[in-house]
Amino acid sequence: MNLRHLEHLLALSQLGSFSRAAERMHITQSALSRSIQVLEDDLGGKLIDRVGKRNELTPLGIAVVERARRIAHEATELRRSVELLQQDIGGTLRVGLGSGPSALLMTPLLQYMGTRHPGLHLSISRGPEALQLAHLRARQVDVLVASLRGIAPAPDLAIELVSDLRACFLCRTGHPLAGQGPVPFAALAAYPLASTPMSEEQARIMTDHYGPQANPAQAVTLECEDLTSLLDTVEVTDAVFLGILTAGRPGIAAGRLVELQIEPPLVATARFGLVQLAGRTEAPAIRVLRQFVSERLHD
Amino acid sequence: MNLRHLEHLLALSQLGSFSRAAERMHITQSALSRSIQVLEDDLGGKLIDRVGKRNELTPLGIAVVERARRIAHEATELRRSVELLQQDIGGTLRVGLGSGPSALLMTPLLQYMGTRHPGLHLSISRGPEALQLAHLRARQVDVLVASLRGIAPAPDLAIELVSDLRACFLCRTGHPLAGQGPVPFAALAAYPLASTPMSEEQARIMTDHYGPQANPAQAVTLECEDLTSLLDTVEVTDAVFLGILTAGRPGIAAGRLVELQIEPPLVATARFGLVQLAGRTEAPAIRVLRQFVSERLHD
DNA sequence: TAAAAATACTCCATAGGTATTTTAT
DNA sequence: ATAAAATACCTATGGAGTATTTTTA
Repeated sequence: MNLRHLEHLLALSQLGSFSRAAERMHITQSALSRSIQVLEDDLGGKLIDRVGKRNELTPLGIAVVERARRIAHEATELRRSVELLQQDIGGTLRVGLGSGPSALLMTPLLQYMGTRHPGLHLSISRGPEALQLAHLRARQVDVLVASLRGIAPAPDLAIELVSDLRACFLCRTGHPLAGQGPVPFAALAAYPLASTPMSEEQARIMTDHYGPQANPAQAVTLECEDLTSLLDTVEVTDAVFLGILTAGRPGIAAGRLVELQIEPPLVATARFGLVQLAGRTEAPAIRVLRQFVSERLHD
Repeated sequence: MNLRHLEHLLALSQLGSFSRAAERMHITQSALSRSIQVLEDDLGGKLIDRVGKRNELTPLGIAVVERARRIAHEATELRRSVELLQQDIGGTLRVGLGSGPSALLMTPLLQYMGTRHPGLHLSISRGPEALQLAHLRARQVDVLVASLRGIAPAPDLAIELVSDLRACFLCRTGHPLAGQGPVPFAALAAYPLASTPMSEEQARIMTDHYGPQANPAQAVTLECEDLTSLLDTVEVTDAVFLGILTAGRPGIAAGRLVELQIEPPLVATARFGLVQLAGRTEAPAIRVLRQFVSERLHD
């Protein structure tokens, strides 16, 4: 018994004629005749009563056709869902977001998927990177979008840099320090410093640039995961924002925020990327995610 | 894509090893390896991530396995239901009963099927033979059990005599006519004559035996389809029963009924049998029905 | 290094085609 | 007499075996 045998039987039961059914199946009448015979031998009973021109199902045939119809349907559904999956218009994508990407991408990603890829199941989880990594290794998510600075390379991880975003200082347009050329880092001490939580490596970069007093543990006075809230605060107070330039773009474009030049200039980037399990075939929809992330995250 | 391919994938996904899966499928490792490759080529994507010893499903593989499991299950169910059908322990049997068999067989048939063949679906319909024949031709029933006298042979009908039951006259044990040897038919005129409705041919047999006054249209005074009610009546009145000897067996055995010898003796039988559509394969369960009918209907 | 999977090759069963015969209307 | 199904015969493909190589833990 074979999917093809069953399809032949279905065609025959629908058309009532070996010749017509053969035509529909794109084989000759003789081939179809034999196909049905083979199926009958295999199942051990006649499926069709050859009543001259009119061919009718036997009781056994009726029972078989009933099940065969379901099997054939499932088979075409299988093919269809494979198609959809391969074309990024079906299937499930489980994404884990680190705190940075979560602040920058979560809502836009939901909106994008909802409008541009309505057939895709999207499941987002956010949380500490360590937990996300565990989820990834346990196959509870397919891919992580995270700051790569916090993630140690490991043989079982495929880490892929998608976007290198420049970090900078931002303040409101009328800020006392704004528009007067580069200022030393020490000048910032008079104002609150607002930032998202930083990884060890990011903290080291700060102290390398500006000495021990730039250690975020002390220097950052307003710490919050939500970028939007931080920037809203900076726009209406004298707090200075330390973080991704891209995050402040809308405020800068609207003339409410400006970059604050510090001496020496901060040469630092946030390295965002995708993390997957090494050696595993990625879900086709991850292509969509990668495209989206690289479009959204650039200076 | 093939049922075998899908089964191979399922085995592989369950056992996580090509060698083990091949063993379970009773093929060699190389054959299974190629089988999976063919399936992957066919579906246009990798299904398995070969991570050394541990083989894991790709996202595509997960989707395929999900559907394949249902297909494989349906396929084994198909085989199983064919088995059951062929062994008379499954499937559906739709029986049409003529009035004679309906009186003699309906309840016993229901009880028999319910206890001896609990897996069989039994659907009984009763009614005038003409209607039953129409149902048979319309494939609304699989087989008729009926008195064959009322059924004209036709090229599209397969008529099969199962039981030839002697007709006779019965009366209660203490009946005035009982125990005094053969009496002429005319002697019956003094008593009610109880019988089920008779066909044209049965009526002719009566008039052939006993002349025009034996025409059931006039002679039968108590006519009813239900044999049991007729016999109950005969047991407690002086009415005489005309019908199948077998129907009166219980009353005769209990000493409440006796056969009434008439001069000349009634040489008539009721011919019960099965009627099916010619040239069609009969439902396997019809064997059970035939066996039951021939066991139940004999003198 | 050992175990597992992939590959090379070979064989054969079977699905399918063409031509023909049988069957049924 | 004609149309449809079954059969005979042939071919090619694909599934499976054996032997071997490649890969990876």
